Amino acid sequence: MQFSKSTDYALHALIHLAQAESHKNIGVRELSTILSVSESYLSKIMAKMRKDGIVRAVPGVKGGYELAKSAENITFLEVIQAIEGRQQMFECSNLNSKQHQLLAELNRTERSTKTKTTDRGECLVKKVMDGAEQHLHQYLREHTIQSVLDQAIKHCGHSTNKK
Amino acid sequence: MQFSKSTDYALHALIHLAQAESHKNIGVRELSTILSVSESYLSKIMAKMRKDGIVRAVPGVKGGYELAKSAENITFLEVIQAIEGRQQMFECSNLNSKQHQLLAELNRTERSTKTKTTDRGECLVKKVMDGAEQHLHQYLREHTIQSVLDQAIKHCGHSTNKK
DNA sequence: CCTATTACGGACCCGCAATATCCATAATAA
DNA sequence: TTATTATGGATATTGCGGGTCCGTAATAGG
Ligand code: SF4
Ligand code: SF4
Repeated sequence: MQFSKSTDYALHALIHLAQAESHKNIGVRELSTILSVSESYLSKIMAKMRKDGIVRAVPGVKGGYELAKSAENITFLEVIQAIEGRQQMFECSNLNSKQHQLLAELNRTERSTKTKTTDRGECLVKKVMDGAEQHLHQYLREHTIQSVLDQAIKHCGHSTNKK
Repeated sequence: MQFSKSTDYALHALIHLAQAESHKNIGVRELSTILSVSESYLSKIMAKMRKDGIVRAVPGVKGGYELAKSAENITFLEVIQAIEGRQQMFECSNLNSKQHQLLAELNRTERSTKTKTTDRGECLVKKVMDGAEQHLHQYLREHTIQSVLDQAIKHCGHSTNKK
């Protein structure tokens, strides 16, 4: 139950991209040195984000990466999902155990005639866990790269600014 | 970013213990058959929960497991933590990168004279992720084994009850 | 006391995914 | 044309989740 280091790198890379001037590509070289991580590895991470439309890449000399959209439109959730994938936190692993038969059955009785859409026979345990995931996602959706940048700037508020 | 299967098993085992009669020990044998999982493996899982005071075990003939406290006092959170451990979801992995120096520094400036307690120099990124974890924990704290049992009973409401 | 039953804990194995590196190729600016 | 840069595939390495086995201890019942 932990986020991978790749997610860590991804977030940091995005922050660095965000506080750079727009339309100025930043190479993996520069990113890797400032993050203390190898270029090769970081490439794979950036590739994932590119496929999910978070960053844009241009090859060739003077090429590099830039944000594919404004920083306030990049949520923590989509970054995490781009890196970690989109599988659910809780996957039922004993769908054919006696336990599941019982729990799923009595959950099906009440809505037997009403909802027949996507009735996969899930029990209350899964409901709770899925709820947890939804809450987490909601929180992560509300926080963007820009939001941490704002708070950082507000905190220092006077110097140490690039542009 | 997924819960382990062990957590799945643990929750199901607890539910089975909860709906059994009190002071009636249930052996790993019975639990393993109903959950479709090997005895050896389930033993390890039960052992973890025993160490965290969730279940109580008695060896010997007619021994087995029972809940160490009432079902409404067993939250999802403590079960998960008993199995998965208590490490944080987001562990800073580049505390000595240039990036960290910058972000942590300007976060320290404002409260430089005020708070000197446990100032580990954490940045906003970590703040957000820790916040996410807290939200998740809060949600999981509000759901107990009893709560899913209640809903299950309410749903069927007539038959299929053991005692 | 003896025995069957049960939990306990350590040692062990396996497979896979996270981590990380290297290289060959394509694309692009100058 | 050349130097630079991203891209993608192939390939180690490592740790950990998942799973089994077995010897030991404790207990109830005879
Ligand atoms: S639906 Fe419920 S009982 Fe069935 S496998 Fe999932 S958590 Fe377990
Ligand atoms: S404190 Fe912030 S900048 Fe430092 S390693 Fe953690 S997330 Fe990264």
